[in-house]
Amino acid sequence: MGNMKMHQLACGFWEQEPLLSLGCKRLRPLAPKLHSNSTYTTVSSFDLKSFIRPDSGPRKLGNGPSEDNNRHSPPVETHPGGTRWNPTQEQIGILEMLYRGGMRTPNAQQIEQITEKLGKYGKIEGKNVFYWFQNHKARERQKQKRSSLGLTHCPRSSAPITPITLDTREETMEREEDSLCKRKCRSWSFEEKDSRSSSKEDENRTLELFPLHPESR
Amino acid sequence: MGNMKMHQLACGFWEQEPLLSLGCKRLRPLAPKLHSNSTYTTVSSFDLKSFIRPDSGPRKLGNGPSEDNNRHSPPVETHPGGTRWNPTQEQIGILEMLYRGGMRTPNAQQIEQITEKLGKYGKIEGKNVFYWFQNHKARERQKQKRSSLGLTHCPRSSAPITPITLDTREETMEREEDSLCKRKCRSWSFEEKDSRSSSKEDENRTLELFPLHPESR
DNA sequence: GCAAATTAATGATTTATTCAAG
DNA sequence: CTTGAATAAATCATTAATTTGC
Repeated sequence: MGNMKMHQLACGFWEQEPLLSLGCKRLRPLAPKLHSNSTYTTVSSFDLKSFIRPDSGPRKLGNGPSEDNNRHSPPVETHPGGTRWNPTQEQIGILEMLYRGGMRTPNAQQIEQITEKLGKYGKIEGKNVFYWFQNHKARERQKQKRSSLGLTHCPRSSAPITPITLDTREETMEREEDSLCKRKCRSWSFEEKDSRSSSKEDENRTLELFPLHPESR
Repeated sequence: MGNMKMHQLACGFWEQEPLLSLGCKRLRPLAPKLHSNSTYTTVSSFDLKSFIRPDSGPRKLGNGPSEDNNRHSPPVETHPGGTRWNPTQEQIGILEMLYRGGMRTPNAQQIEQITEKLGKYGKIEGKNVFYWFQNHKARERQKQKRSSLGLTHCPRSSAPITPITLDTREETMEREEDSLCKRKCRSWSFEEKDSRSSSKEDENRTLELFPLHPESR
């Protein structure tokens, strides 16, 4: 399988060892930026060449133009790290519980702990937890917005009214607490790691961060 | 200051131990997936108690429901000893070079390497690199947009016009390559770490991720 | 009953906005 | 004012439900 697809890929910088200007000239069909005239002051001794280049340039991109038939047949195989997180009932239950409990943007520690716990019910990573909260929050919000718009339809008692039954606040006032938690400081943790070996155990709470090419496919 | 503020705060979930079963009742409004393979039905032994709870009732405010919950409630006080990254000239030079080289959204490996390299010119973390590219990209874009708008304003006077000469593509078509790089897979890496001690060495390429409560407040 | 085709959810990324440090 | 940092909104992409034709 020759992977001749490695066209752009961070654009040459990681590939070209010696040349740095023309190397990526034709790599991309579009946007052939020429920075030649730009005289960026040489960053002294910054040898880009020493950067290791992502040898696996695979990126399936271009998604096989010819093959679309294999819909279900593919050995779903599910090699580690290929598919997206598919939460189990228990995991979702816990997450929703936490959400209802008021959690909106868990911090590092919390994510770590949640991940660790949820890991007992299925494979999961910190980013999944992180994303889940972001998505859930956003979607609850838009759901609510949509419904409020729908309610606007019947101006009957639309206004400020709504003496606010305590019941509703759970779904309607959710926003509040969010603003409370805002502007926190996010800290990042990064560690090189091969996604393959990610299936070790809960002990290892190292998840991957940053984009890393799939390299599988 | 009694920390009576911890009203919601992850809201008790980090405190209450036993209850947890009924919570997951309404798991999903739609599409209730039933994972047959999942034998566990009840969240069984999810002992939240083992979660450490954020002792610091962090979150500023407390006041909760009052006024303008404008988007970002601020009081995120300055983190203790946490100043923001202040890039050196060399660092910026390299980053800009990479940017001009076509890099827009470096992946994990790339960020790691860049960080490592830039670390030689001053303290830096992976997230700084990540953010730098995001911000630079966004700001170049809006700068360009502004300028194009400005040109539209007085098409007659100032601007040298130059109706789309190939030269402009450098600034105008920038977007293209981005689309090429799109839809990558991002991987996350997380490692518990105290931000205080972050000032160790360049050796340590561990950056923090995820929100971590200030805990100093 | 069953898969292929379609649709609905939702996980994962990117972009736009915002806040505040310097 | 510039720009690092953070979050929310918009978007893409993949999986599960659901429908449909046999």
